[in-house]
Amino acid sequence: METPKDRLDIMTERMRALEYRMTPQRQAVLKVLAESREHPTVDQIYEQVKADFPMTSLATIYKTVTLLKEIGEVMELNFSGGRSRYDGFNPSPHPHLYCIKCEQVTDPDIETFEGLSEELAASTGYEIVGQRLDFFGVCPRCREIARS
Amino acid sequence: METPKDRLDIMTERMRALEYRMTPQRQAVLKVLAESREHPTVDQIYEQVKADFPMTSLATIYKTVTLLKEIGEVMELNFSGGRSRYDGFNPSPHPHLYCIKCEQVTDPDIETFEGLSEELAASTGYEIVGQRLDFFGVCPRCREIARS
DNA sequence: CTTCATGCAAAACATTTGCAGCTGG
DNA sequence: CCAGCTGCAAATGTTTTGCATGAAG
Repeated sequence: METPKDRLDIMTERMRALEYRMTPQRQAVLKVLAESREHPTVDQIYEQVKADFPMTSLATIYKTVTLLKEIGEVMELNFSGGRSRYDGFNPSPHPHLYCIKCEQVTDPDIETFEGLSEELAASTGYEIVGQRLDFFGVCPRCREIARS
Repeated sequence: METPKDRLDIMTERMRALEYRMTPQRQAVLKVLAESREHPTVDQIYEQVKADFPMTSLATIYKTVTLLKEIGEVMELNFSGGRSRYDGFNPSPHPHLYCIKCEQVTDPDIETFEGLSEELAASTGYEIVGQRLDFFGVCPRCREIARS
């Protein structure tokens, strides 16, 4: 299992390899994203980063998160409510369990995709009221356009 | 298979049963939502509604869509990009296929959830770059709070 | 040094809300 | 009638952007 430190090293190395500058602000953001399992909002990242490095602006958090998203080191999760959540610990697609009351996002421990709602309800104590399976890709028309 | 007309009737009847008033604006919104398979944005609904009933404001579209969402006759889909998409034809959870280029949302024709990316790529011509399976529910802590 | 990142404030969006006036039942 | 809608405009909340200054490499 990858540790938070592994993730931080990977992300840092990736930034270096792509020749992005490593500033204290970026280090602080990477650290929060690599260590957090809470799928934080930008605001939550901001609060944590300020603890380490108070002279940081919200705009910088946004810019850094957007950059990391573009290079695939952070995954953005859009739930209802307007604010995006970010996962830097495991930026590859995987199931999420979202609480519609407290908006907590957790990673359920499951492998298969069938009859899962009941299984999840039993193993986590959640009352499951919905689920979501989406695929993201490039449609044939857009692939054609990109080719030309 | 349910037809768009069935859906419109069901939605209309549901509104009546819950004693919501049926205004021309609401009728126009229901019609667009019942007939559209394109998972339209609020703006797209607005444009179509204006064709039928020009004296309609965007705020009314929002209010109607929110109402329908609350009574479960429309499902909201949050993808990245800020604007929500709405499905009034099939408001129950089901897989979606989202194009990250043109933002088109379609309903893939699949039943099982395994090894689907390849199957989908083959059947639709999409280049699949991600997928999403989320569950929505109420966590144990919130269920406890709600109980008291 | 030179280029790129930061911080600030303003702008850009999507969505919600308050309220006076209109209208469906 | 009159409770509940509508439309307008203003407010809200999130994310983005322009630009002068500052720091990384």
